[in-house]
Amino acid sequence: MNFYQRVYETARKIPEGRVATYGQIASLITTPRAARVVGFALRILPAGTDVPWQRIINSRGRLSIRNPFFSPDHQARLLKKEGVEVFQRGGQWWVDLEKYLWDVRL
DNA sequence: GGTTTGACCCTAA
DNA sequence: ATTAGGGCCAAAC
Repeated sequence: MNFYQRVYETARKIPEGRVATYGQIASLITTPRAARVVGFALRILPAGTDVPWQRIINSRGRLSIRNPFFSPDHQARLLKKEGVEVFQRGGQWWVDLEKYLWDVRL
């Protein structure tokens, strides 16, 4: 089981209506500072994957995605559909981490 | 072994 | 608010 596989595996554990950060995922797997690699793993996902990539955002609650196939608008729409509040400020999408960050202990 | 590439993260300006 | 720089780590050459 390589690092990417573990990223996907962990991502699937994120409950609907919650979000996780890149750093959080990295911490759960191996090293807390491998956040960049998590992003890389998600970046190579095929369109239509069953991995809930939209639930993974950056540490400040922003949608930092840039991939045209997985646009921020798309991600925001998916999150809203799951019940996550998403705010738009200055063309940037935000999520209230205080409310929606995934607590692994749950 | 080394270099390059990031959907990151933190700090400083 | 934005930008720049450095550090970080795994994968792919």
